[in-house]
Amino acid sequence: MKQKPILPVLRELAKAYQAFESYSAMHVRTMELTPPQFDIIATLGNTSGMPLKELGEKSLITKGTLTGIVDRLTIKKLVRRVSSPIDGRSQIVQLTKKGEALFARIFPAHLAHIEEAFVELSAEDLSNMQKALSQLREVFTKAHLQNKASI
Amino acid sequence: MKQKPILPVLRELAKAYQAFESYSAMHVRTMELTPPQFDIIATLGNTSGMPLKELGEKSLITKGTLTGIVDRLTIKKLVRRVSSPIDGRSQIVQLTKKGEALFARIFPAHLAHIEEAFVELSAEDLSNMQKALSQLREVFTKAHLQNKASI
DNA sequence: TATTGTTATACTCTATAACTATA
DNA sequence: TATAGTTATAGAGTATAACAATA
Repeated sequence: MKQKPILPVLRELAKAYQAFESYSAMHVRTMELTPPQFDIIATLGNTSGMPLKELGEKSLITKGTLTGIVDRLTIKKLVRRVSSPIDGRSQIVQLTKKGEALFARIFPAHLAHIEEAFVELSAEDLSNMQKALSQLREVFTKAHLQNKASI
Repeated sequence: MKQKPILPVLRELAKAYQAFESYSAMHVRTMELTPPQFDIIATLGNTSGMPLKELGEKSLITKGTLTGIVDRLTIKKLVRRVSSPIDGRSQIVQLTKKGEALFARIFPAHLAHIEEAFVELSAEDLSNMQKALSQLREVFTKAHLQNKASI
């Protein structure tokens, strides 16, 4: 029972993502940011900041690692830490003025850079892609949760 | 002119890939391999070996990094280096007996582990996904090449 | 006791560039 | 001169676990 061509789908997923990553990373590095650092800036953009815990959940980065990334962004004066007024254990991370300015400058540029690549696709193409991808994600998410639950 | 919903597609791509990666990495780590190490084993599996150069092209890992990864796999006695008989500069990397045994043991298990996640998808779903993904990859690959060419 | 975040450790990967030995 | 691979360097991310402060 090995009719379903799953492997080609996985290969395509990996290749599509790597192509995106490499295209995106090239542009991100011109901003003197690493991809994880760019993720954090993008997550914090247009918000008033959020606890490190929440930032970790949104970016899928574990707390120990995140402390290091936030440290490096703090050194660059792009984010700051503020103690939470409600919870003494919690640190809220937010963009500084400089971080906001960077976000405002690079995020549209980053998007425009990526949009360039999409000019030839129709709205329908995009909608099909979105459907296929969300279906794919669901498959893994469900399976992952099941595995975790069965430990 | 910002009608096309590109951002959702990108988000879905990233999430789908991360879900896959995290699902896959969980299983890979039970084999005492890192994801890049698993990639190399999987690339070498069912071949008689290949030059480091070719291995780097297939796995998208640059030569300096690859030397380190192959070193670690050599220490684990999973791969070996053999000087090329044709080109004195070239080192051919191939699986050892132990590496072949590992590949034979883990690769089907890894696939089975992933296939579990796909039981509910039809062949048509898979075919649609594959099309959408290859289209997506092409978009980035083309754009990337254009950018490189324009440097 | 549980949770938030930091610190510490040790390792892997990464980019980059200089270097060697062959071609 | 160009290419294959190694070595060197420095940094960045990762997993993991112990820890402090607070809830």
